[in-house]
Amino acid sequence: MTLTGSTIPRVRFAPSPTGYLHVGGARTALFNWLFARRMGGVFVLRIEDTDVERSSTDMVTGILDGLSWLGLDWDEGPGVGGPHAPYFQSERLELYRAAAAELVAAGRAYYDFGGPSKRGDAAADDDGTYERRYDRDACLAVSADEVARRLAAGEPYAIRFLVPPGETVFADLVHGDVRFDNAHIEDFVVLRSDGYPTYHLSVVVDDIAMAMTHVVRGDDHISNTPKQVLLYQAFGKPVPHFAHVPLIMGADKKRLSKRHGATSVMEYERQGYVPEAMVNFLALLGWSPGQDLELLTKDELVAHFTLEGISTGNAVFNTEKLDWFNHQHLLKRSDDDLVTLLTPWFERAGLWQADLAGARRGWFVEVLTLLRPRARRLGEFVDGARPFLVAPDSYDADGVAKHLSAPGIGAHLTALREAFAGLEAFTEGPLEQTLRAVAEQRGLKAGVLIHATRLAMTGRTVSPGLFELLRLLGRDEVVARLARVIQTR
RNA sequence: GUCCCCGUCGUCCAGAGGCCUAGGACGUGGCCCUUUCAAGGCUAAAACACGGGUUCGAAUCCCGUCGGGGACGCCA
Repeated sequence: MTLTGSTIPRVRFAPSPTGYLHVGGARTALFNWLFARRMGGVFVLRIEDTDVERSSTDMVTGILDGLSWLGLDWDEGPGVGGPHAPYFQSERLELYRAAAAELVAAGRAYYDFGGPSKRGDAAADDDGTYERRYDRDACLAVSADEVARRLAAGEPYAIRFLVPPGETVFADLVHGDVRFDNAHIEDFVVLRSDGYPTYHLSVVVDDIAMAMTHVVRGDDHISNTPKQVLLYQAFGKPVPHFAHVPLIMGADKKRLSKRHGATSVMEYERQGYVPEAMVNFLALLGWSPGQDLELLTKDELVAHFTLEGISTGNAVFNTEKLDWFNHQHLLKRSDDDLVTLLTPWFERAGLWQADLAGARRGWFVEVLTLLRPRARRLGEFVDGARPFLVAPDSYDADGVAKHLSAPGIGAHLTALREAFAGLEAFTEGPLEQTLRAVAEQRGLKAGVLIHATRLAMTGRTVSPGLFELLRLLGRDEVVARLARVIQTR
């Protein structure tokens, strides 16, 4: 017995290309993807570009790039095609027009010649009465002949769905039963006067045509859902399962927006986050594997994912935690991966040298290894590696005051320089023994020389362990940097 | 304003009537390690919004209040 088409879960991510892929959309896409992968289902990507005014192909590209960066591959959709192509709604307009006509023919929708009214034309009154922007009675009073005449005359019209009386209920996989009194639902437009469908119509027509079994989307769509359920019923089609996931909020619990910092996922790439960290973090924002599991690979997320594990309340985006995830996942990257990942970062900083991937590769990897426990984002590797690649061009003022200003420090460092110059094995052990011996001979605490030397080597007061640093710098460079500081004392 | 959703540590989650003196993670404080900064180890503070029920027993069920969010477009 093999699975038939109808038993294979089919889900979709259906972004509108009116902006870049933001973290909220990315998480919705992720949940859909995880569900499809977990269930052996199909993940469809569909572009909802029926708002010609605001949609752009650049945005489509941006969204595709974002998904690709996160590693969320789609089984059907732009670039890969599929049995239900095309996957751009702007190329499926005839379908929606036919569907709208079907509704009218069935008496489930009617023509509205009233002309467009935009949001705000008629807001709700303070006393709670809601003034409709359209006149259902007037529209319905127009006779069939009259409608035909006006259509023939080329009068612009919109088509509105005739909301029946009663109650609309749907079982949400994360919220349970959600019910709406149809009296609170107005006769929404399904086909605009420009011939384009509205969201409600196109989404339902396509979800039916593309055989979606589950609709996983943001909470903000809950109040849209009864309208769509009504449409499924009017078309005589089965209603898919819905799962409305809570929204992601900023630190002030307000909806995430520009003023909370980065909202585009690609912006996180620019800030030095790796995709697997972003995926791990996003997955745990509003979902739980049901155990105290935190650090998960994409495969592990797939293995644990269930729609039932999605939480009901909104979640606040916490950058500190994202940083921690990034640090953890950076630790898990192989040396090869890390070098590949970092190469463009060093290039941009003007610090890249070809032999870092060749003759000095082993050395470079050692530098990166010292930096790993200290780096949360990729850029920190560049900053941390700088002193290993170029001599300091300035010295931290506070550090100089603290570690290079004591009388006699020049002589102390000269003694150290000479000892280092004569060292046979320029490795951690001998390096440390030598420094401590010099300190003792001169009646100094080792820390005095250590701090002064760190400053001489890096220009900074913080760095990885001094002796590893010295070893990797090499005798010539160490002696030269020491000499340069001594000159100024 | 109307409708809908939600309400456990600062934040993200666990908890599906007794296992809870409420657990984990991030963050924060302290201690240890230590040449600085990290990392690591140990440790501490930190929450069931409030009020009524139901029940032998409620963080878990019901109602209300308050609070937060979302939707009310010829946007998606």
